[in-house]
Amino acid sequence: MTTSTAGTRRRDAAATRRLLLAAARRRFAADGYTATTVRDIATDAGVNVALINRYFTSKEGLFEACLTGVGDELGRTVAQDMPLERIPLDIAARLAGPDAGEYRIQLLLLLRSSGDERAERIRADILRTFADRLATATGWRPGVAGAGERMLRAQITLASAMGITLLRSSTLEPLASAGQEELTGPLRDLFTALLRP
Amino acid sequence: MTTSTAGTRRRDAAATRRLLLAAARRRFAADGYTATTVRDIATDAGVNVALINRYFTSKEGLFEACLTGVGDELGRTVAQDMPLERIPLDIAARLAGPDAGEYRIQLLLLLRSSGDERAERIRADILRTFADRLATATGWRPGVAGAGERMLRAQITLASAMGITLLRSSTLEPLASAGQEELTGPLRDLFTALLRP
Amino acid sequence: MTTSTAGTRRRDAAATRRLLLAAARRRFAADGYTATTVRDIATDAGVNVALINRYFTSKEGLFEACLTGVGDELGRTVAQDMPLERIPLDIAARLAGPDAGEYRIQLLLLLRSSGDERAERIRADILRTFADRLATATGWRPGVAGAGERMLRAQITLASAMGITLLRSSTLEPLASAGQEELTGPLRDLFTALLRP
Amino acid sequence: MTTSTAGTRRRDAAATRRLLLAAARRRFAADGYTATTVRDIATDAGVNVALINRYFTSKEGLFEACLTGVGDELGRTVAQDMPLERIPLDIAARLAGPDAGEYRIQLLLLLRSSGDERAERIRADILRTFADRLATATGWRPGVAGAGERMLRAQITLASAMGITLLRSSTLEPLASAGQEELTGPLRDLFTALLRP
DNA sequence: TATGAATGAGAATTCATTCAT
DNA sequence: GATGAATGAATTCTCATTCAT
Repeated sequence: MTTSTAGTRRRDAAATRRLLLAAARRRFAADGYTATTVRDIATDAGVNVALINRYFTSKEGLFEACLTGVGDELGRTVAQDMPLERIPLDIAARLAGPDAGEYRIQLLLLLRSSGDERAERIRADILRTFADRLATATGWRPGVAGAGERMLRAQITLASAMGITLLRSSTLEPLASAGQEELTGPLRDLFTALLRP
Repeated sequence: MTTSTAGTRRRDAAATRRLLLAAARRRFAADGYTATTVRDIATDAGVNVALINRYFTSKEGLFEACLTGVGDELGRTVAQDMPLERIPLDIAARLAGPDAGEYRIQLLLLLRSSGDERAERIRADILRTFADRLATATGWRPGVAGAGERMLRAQITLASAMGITLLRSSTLEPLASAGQEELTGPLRDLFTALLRP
Repeated sequence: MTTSTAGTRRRDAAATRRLLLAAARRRFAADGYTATTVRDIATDAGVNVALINRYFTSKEGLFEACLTGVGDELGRTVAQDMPLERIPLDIAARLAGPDAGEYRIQLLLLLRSSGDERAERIRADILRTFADRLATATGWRPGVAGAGERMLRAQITLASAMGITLLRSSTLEPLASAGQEELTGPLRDLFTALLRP
Repeated sequence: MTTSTAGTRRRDAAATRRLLLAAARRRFAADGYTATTVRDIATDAGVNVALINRYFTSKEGLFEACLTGVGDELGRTVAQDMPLERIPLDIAARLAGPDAGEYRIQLLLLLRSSGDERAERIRADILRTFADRLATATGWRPGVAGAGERMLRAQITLASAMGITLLRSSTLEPLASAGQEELTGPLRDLFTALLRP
């Protein structure tokens, strides 16, 4: 109101949307869909609750938007056509590297359920895409010999990464506070054993 | 059979408690703490809602009882002093064998949070005990050389098992419907790579 | 069960009734009708809850029985045809004397309401009878000159006694712990001023 | 008038709070804390139940607010430094004068208990303040000769006023419908006898 | 666009009462 | 006569959502 910037921001629909999405992702990832209240999210975002319904129609709409966002970002960042031997390192970096907080939120979000049909479908799509990428890196193609097991192994890899993320946020020590250096060795063993062609 | 059994069960406090516990475990494991209503549980158990408070004081009390139950059962069934080379097979059997449904519920329950202090402590204790057992099988002793990494690897093993359980219940195919035969190979690779001494 | 007396008592309907009545009077007087639970009463009496319904039909029935009991006892003990000058002393003794606890319960009970028609009528009857006795002691007769004010003064006297009882149980000091000696002077002044013919 | 007033009132938080407080005072005073349901209060106030929790956090919070309100109003209206000889008249006016309804509610509220620690403290404070005022009017000062009895007499005066209020709302006739003229005589006798220096 | 007041559905819990033994 | 298991009706409170400004 006083400064023009504040006044502008205050009425910037896109910015408000962004604030809400960021707060929602954090909350949904940390506490789960049902345990999160729209008031929590609005407070975190410093925004009026009613705007959630205005911009996302409903709590479910907001959750779907969060999932879609995760899909987009993973789609951009998760290495497509990454050489197989770099994958273990890449996963270790995602789980314990400098941006781990952001990735953790994304993976956790993929484990949260709202019960809503549409959201479940989005989530399943993302997981499938994710697994396909990993499988592709190991030489998987639809119909190729051993395609079934290759896909299975890619999914188990994904599952392991998610389980690790989950237990790391359960404060199980020493796993929870292990740094990138400590994690890399075991993870390389793990992913190499699963994904070697 | 119907009449007399029904009549007998009808006033058997211990049986009612058991029914409630079983229903609660299923619901909490499947839907999470907050999304589960005590009415759901009571209906599943075929029992009046008020009995939940009578026998378990509160929804939280019921949840704690579920966790404690899981701790007891895992304490009895998870092989202590199992030879290292049998562990992958044992885990594969638990994840995909004939009793997999029951184990799945137990593992999922360990990933559900109620926000309650006490429940969190119980859960953490169970996870820790579980990891200790695995670590011990790999030769871990407190203070032994490489103890830190051995424990870390045991926890990563546990985390992988949980992640796999989680994605299996997310109907991610082919992982979700993979049978014991298909899982054993990849799991042996995975757990061997993580736990070999 | 072991001794015959215990065995007898345990199955003595009259004794059970008495125990329940005594416990109920204390609870209703102290906490009021609604705030008292039948379980509180049964526990205090050392008796199974279901017996309240068996012997008194309902919680309301029990309350009515308490009131009726108070009516009977006051009917017996509140001096009829007591010389006027003894009344202040008598009231002081009731409020602060050795049996004050019992009288306190009776007066408080007369101030508790259950909302039940019938109970209200009983209560009103007792109050009226009580006031009539006091009025009679001051020379009141129906139709006598100044009958209206005499009755009014008797009722104010009763009201004062009740108010004092009430504030004494609100732990308002020094009133709450004042003994008979300290109370007698002020009470004599009070009741003399109100009741002198 | 109807539309515009209703429209205005409809979104006025302060007015809603006031409506709720007024309804709550009436209900709590008449029926007691436990017997009053928040739904009763909301209905009386013509307001949605959830607003009770919004504005007063809980039923107990609303009760405390009622008590605090009574404390404030009595603090303003109960004559401090009122000449002793005017007090009986003043009390008679409060008990039976034109605003008697409002005073009756305030006094009754001071006799209702919620069991809540904090509310009890508020109530005790108000009673004590009230008694102190009366005592002061009779020349009481802390430590003055006869201070103990003076305070005791002030509290007995207060108790009498409350008892009278209570029996007046119990429809004990003629006390319940006695007007100011009829009450003044007896009350002057009563309070003069208790408070004369 | 943003705000905060208001709403209604639903959740957990308590409680008097009934029933079977 | 006594017990404790079971029931259904309430009660308080929370929460997503809508409305008026």
